[in-house]
Amino acid sequence: MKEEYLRVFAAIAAIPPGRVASYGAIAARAGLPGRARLVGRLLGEVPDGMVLPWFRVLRSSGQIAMAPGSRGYREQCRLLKAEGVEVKNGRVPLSRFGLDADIDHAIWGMPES
DNA sequence: CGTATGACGTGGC
DNA sequence: AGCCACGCCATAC
Repeated sequence: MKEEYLRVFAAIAAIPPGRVASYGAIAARAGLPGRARLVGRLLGEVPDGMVLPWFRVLRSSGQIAMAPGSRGYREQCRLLKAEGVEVKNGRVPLSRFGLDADIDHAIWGMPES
């Protein structure tokens, strides 16, 4: 497993309950700006035994990335709602639940030292 | 070695 | 809101 991938998993694991983050934000936090696609790909092949709050990762628009109606989609909605995140038509209002730059700083720590 | 395909993002219209 | 073009890059064929 490449060290870069572990940083992606770590960034995902750091999303606090009741909040969500975009693929792009996760990639950036892992030191891989512009590589949101990699994050999406990795979520499709999480190592066995590794538990991650994958459901807290959304598109930059707040939309759930999985195909509407699919199993994962419904599961994601359920898990998010279960921890108090508002999901309407597969979309979450990032203005209230998303980690923006400032909050990232507070929760994830100093950007680059 | 090209081409296509994504749990993506941004900017333009 | 939508659509499109690009940029991105690991994998699969």
